[in-house]
Amino acid sequence: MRFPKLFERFAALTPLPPEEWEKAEAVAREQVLAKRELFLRPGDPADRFGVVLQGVFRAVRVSARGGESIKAFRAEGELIGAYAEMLQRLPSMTAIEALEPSHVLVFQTRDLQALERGHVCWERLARRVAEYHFILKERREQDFLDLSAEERLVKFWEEHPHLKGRVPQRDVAAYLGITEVALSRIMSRRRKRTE
Amino acid sequence: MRFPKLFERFAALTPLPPEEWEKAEAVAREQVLAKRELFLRPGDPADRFGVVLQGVFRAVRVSARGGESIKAFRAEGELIGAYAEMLQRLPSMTAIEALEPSHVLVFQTRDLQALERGHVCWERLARRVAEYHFILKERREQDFLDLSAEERLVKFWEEHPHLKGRVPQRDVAAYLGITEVALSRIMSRRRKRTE
DNA sequence: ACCTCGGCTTGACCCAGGTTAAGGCGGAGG
DNA sequence: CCTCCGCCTTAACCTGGGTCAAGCCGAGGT
Repeated sequence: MRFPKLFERFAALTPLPPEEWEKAEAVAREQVLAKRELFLRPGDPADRFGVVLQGVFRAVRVSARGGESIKAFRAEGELIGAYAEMLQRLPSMTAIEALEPSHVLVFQTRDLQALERGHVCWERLARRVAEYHFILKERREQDFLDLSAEERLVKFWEEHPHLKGRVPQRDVAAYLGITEVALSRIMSRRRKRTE
Repeated sequence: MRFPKLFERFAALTPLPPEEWEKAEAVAREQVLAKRELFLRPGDPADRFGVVLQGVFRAVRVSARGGESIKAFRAEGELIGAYAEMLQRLPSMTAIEALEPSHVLVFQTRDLQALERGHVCWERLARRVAEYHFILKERREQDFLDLSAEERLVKFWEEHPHLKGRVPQRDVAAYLGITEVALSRIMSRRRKRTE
């Protein structure tokens, strides 16, 4: 077993026999990415995903009229991929970009589907993963409905302290749904208020 | 089989043996709700969910400082319940309220878990359901990131034409993340623009 | 040491939406 | 028939964030 930590992480979600995990490791390959390199680009088929071994990624959606918005940041131990598009068998509408020199353990969807046929644990794990990501999205929905931009900012740093210093401000703004200008103003406002 | 239409609906997501469906029907019970009646109230254990047979519901979250926001509307054939809380085994933070005289087919989570132990189809169905709801939430996230309130409104009616005349304006506003005053203004603005 | 460039800040101006408060309007009940 | 109530609209005023444009600052490259 090359990645016991990852095994632990997933086995915490649902019982996962070590020998099944080894089969998954066997079909995975490692990929190294430079800063700014794309793990996935818009238009690519969404037939692969990865687990971040080292580094930070941003999932960017380029909207029709060119606005960039950020769906998520993903750091060590987290999954990257165009999940929604994969489920719908659509080409990716998302770019997934390394914000640091990173490496990733890459799986082909096809290979995982083969494993699913061999053992139910994969079905269960896929369910848990879907449920987990649902909960994340629902929290985010709640944030947009109830919270001001400033409150979203505070909450963001409370929930993602490990991203401090690793993601540029403008990307945080694009994640919060505001411009970098507005974010800068919010920050200076708070600075004044507390000094 | 009492509810062949529902069976069709779920069987479309994943192969579902009719005899398994009959087992589910056997543990379900029907519930009738008056207009304004709550299927679930905040603080209730999230140990049950339902399928709407007739009527429309709104899932309301009352935030810390008393603001009501609406997570979703649910009409015939759709699921109601505090899904996120159920997954996390938390008490419901959501109220689910009938907007019309409605009836619902109610399941206890516990009973469904028992069925899961009997046949993998339920695991698979649960996965599909989780994935489907994930996609819904991700679309909504995208809407908040890319679209103005007015664009969200237009998209809302495109995607939910069957709710026309069945949900009060103020609730649509609370779903879009704006006040009913703002919604009214947006509508009169468009009226002027196109006349 | 200098220049450049990317990323952050600041200012001026505008507009969408929030807030508060005052109507309007239609349906249910006296 | 009138009244009351729920729901929607309108108006006046305020504020947060968008947009555009001009700096600023620090890290690399030459």
